[in-house]
Amino acid sequence: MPTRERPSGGRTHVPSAAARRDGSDAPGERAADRHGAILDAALELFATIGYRATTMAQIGDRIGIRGPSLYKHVHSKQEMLVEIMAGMMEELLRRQRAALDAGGDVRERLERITAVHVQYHAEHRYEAFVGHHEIDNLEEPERSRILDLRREYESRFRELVQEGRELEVFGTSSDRWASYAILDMGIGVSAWYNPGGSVAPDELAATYAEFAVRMLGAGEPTATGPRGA
Amino acid sequence: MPTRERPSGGRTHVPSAAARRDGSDAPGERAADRHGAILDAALELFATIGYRATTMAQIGDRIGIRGPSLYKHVHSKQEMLVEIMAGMMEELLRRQRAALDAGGDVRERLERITAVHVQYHAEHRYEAFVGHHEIDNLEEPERSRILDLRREYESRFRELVQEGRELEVFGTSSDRWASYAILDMGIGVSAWYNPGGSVAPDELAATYAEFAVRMLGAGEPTATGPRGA
DNA sequence: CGTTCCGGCTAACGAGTGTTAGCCGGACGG
DNA sequence: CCGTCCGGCTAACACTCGTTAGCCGGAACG
Repeated sequence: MPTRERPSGGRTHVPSAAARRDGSDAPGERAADRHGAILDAALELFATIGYRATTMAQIGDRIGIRGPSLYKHVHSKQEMLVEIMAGMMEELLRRQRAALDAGGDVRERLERITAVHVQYHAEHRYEAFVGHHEIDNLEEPERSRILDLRREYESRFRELVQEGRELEVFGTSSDRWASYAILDMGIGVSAWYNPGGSVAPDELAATYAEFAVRMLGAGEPTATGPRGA
Repeated sequence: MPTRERPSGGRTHVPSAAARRDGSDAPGERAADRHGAILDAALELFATIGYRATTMAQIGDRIGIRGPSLYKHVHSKQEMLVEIMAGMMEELLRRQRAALDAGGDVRERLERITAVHVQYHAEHRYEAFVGHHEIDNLEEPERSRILDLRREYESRFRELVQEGRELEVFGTSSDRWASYAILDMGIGVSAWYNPGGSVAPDELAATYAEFAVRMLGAGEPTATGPRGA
């Protein structure tokens, strides 16, 4: 049913906003955290209708103030995008690094970074969607910086696939294509995943991790018999 | 090297424009085909910088005329998008139908529609990229129509996966996820494929078709022995 | 040779939008 | 009770863009 289009429901938040949660929420929303609320609203709009299509007035509407009033809390629309995208890529890299640091054989590590990849794209589909679709709307110093982070993130997949192929754990014809295929199927999740549904992100992640290893020709849990087809 | 971002080089054309090629090209470009040339220019710009970011003046520049002059050949910017997206989805469905009509067992048919899917996304990556990223910029009667076509296209994958699972040719936990994974890894191709490289689209398509069947747990050419690994 | 019309061009309109300027009420510290 | 400053608001500026209006040269055709 959720045909591949822009994300359309649910709730997520930007890392920087989610970090500081004190407790007060109902009584008029103290004073702090306005910045975080604005980023949340912007994120949701950027994800559902796109950065260029989103107007400052719309962002303001979401938190009950007028467009120009936003400038009391943020410097510009562009800055919001930067904050969202940088936060997203940094969080993604952090999780990937943790998954790799946990050790294990090639196959385990690949399963783990694939699962992390997919789970993030399901749980934080707004950030993920924006992170992948709005890169060209970043102005130039930041655009290249984010692109570098992305390249780093992607290269971890390729290196791992390559390592597995050299060890003959994986039997694939091209490291690059295989790693792109794994990355892209995970990215796709952020476009159709429905948080209201009955599917838990970690369940989806486990399934996709199995897709990945099967795709690489390492279907069975035991790595003892490589005999690559 | 081609990090997942907007497509950035090469040449393709919209179906409607590619159809009528007479022969004359160098000598001043007769009179006809102006419409097709405009659509080509628009397509390239929509794909590389996005529909909203593209201005009529830029499209005009590509063919050496001013923005307002475009209106002697097209009705509106929106109409160009509609023409591009409708042409793309119809062509994709046409190819998919042909692949299915060619018959064969479930596994063969799945390999074939996957290969068609991937090959189109490599050969016509501009149309494909626009087709997947600019849906929300379509105005309403058309948006739903295109979305219906897409749902139809996607459901063919899911039905085939389901058929294979029921026949126990495929061993997958979820038809839906598996078909989405296959679709998404193909869609991703349109974002990074480089036509200037040494990789032929059909070669890529064959590799991805194998990824798909492996992912579904039907790794070997012979359907007799399922034994994974 | 005249007319018609195709396909350019410039000027201009009108709507939309990010951002700035400047005002003002009210909470809070002294 | 007074001043300060936070955080709203409206008005307005400065663009950008899609699109329309109207002009005009020149090719094609009778």
